[in-house]
Amino acid sequence: MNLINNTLKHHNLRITKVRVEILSLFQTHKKALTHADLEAKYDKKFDRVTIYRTLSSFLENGLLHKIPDDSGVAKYALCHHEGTAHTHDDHHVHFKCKQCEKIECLHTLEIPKLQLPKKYKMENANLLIDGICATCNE
Amino acid sequence: MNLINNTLKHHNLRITKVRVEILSLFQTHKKALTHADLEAKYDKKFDRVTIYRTLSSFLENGLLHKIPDDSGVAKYALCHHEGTAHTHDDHHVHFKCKQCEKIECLHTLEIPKLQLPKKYKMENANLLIDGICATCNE
DNA sequence: TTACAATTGCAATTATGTTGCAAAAATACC
DNA sequence: GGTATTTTTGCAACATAATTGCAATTGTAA
Repeated sequence: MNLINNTLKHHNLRITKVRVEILSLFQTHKKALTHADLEAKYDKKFDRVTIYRTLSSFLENGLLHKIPDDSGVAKYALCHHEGTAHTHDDHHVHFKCKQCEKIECLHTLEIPKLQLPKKYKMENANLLIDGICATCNE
Repeated sequence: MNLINNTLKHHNLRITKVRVEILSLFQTHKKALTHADLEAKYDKKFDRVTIYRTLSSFLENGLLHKIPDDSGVAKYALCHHEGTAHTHDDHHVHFKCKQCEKIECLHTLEIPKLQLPKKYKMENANLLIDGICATCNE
């Protein structure tokens, strides 16, 4: 049993062609992807709706996370702490390059602890940083 | 000359009915609003497209800022530093309540400085915190 | 290998946001 | 004030993103 299939199983997902292909793509590609990216790649091969549903199932079962972003288009990236469904908390730092437009997760960075105002209870934190990425800053 | 009109003028915006009403609403309401919120409120009174354009003009001229959020729907909130068009930088902390779904700006909090990996250049930072807000946490 | 449950593809629908253009409104100028 | 100029509005059409229902297919447990 290979790694991809194993990962799917461990996240309570049945092993199907779309899922294997899309998960593999995320694992090699590393950067955040949109539904449109996937549709462009798998046009003819899989239905648009199937791709939407694949993304949703990955989201629900903790394989992917959604990156907040003001563009209006949902972007997804692999979760790197291997939690099972919904159990992981999302203390993510994401970086969006203004030049190449790519979004990536900065796993090495931690969001510093913050003192919230009274009675506020924090569950998740998402930090989105804009600027120029290392590749574009050569 | 009242305050609303003054604010519009200072941001190079002509004084029109939609703008006065929408700006007033933001000023009293305090929380972030979506286009759908405004459309629900001003249905029949103003055209959908006019509302979109009002939001855009406020955004361009520095009256509102867009809050990144994984819902896929654009949310807007008042800018509180009275910069003119585009001059303000968005180092915001936003809080999204999981219960009442409202988003607000936490003006008292600063985004802590972060050391980015080599060659990365930061321009803006947006921190979105999820959890339970003070009102819902009674 | 069969039986059941989950997933897929297709068509249709909804939600969100944009564009072009003529009519109306706001401001500038006298 | 009145009039010229510019901006804004409303409407219709379009574009894009995402969801739903349902029958056919596929995956998996027994």
